[in-house]
Amino acid sequence: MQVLSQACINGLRALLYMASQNRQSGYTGIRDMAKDLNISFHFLTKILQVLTQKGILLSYRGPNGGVALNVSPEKLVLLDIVHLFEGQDFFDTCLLGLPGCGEKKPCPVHEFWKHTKAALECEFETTTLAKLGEQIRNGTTRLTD
Amino acid sequence: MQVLSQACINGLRALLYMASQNRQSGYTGIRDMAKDLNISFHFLTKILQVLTQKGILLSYRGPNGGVALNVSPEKLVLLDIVHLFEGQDFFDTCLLGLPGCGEKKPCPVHEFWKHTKAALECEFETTTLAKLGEQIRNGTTRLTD
DNA sequence: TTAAATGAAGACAAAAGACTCTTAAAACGT
DNA sequence: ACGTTTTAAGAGTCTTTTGTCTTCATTTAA
Repeated sequence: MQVLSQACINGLRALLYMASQNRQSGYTGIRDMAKDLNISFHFLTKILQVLTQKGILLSYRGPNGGVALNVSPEKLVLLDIVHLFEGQDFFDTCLLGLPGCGEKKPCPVHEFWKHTKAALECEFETTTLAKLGEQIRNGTTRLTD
Repeated sequence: MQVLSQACINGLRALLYMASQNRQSGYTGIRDMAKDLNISFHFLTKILQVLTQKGILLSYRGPNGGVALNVSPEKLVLLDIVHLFEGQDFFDTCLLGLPGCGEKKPCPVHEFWKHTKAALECEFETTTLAKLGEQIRNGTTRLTD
């Protein structure tokens, strides 16, 4: 069950990586991050560019360059990132892919899928990167296998 | 948020279509079904062949041929179909795609994702095609837009 | 027996997603 | 000023999924 695209997953992992470091200043090198997260450097670069263009990250070229969070991890929730990579209508889908599915014309599984989506969206909306970053920092959870 | 593959969706819709008809005998023509469900005939044929090979459907060639349920819709649950098209490990995934994710080495979102998956799997496991077919028959829900 | 209707099977094509590579541009240190 | 390090950008490749098309096999009904 793959819910998120690889781009979104890698973007999330990169952001969590940075949030878990909570360095007060300086930039995180993409090369190092790619190595730590086991993501191809070029692929990660492309994904981070999206986040930079959207204003989530600041980037800096040249030696000691890299990317840095431009938004406080306390104010960044999973839903923001998911919306950014998957689109604003990410939670506005029918499990059976029917275009007209809704309260008026529900598909056979509309009712329970509605609740599943709502629960997931709520969780994504209330989970900050700071919180998950803290869990990584103290070793409760991890970003790599 | 596309959770199921198009093949699985179309397979489910076809089975629900047949379950909602609950004809006691005879075969449902694939051509008619494809037209009613707005699926290309050839594509639907290919998908139904999988169900036939797995023993879910019986098929019959020639005039008045088609496919028929080989399993009582009361005994067929959504989980069966999903497992068939998406694999047995459909609910055994990490939201961040980490290979080693589990209770021992949880990813940052493991805990709540675990519960989401469990709820979904339970729902899929307890929902029979007969139940959904009945809803379609009495007009509460529908298979097309 | 023959023609028409139907599913079976597989080759083929198109599209999307995932990933790689090359070149350019910027910034630092010397 | 120069060379090194680093991100930026986009073209290009590979794989998987999705969908189409053609040919064959089977069955019915006239």
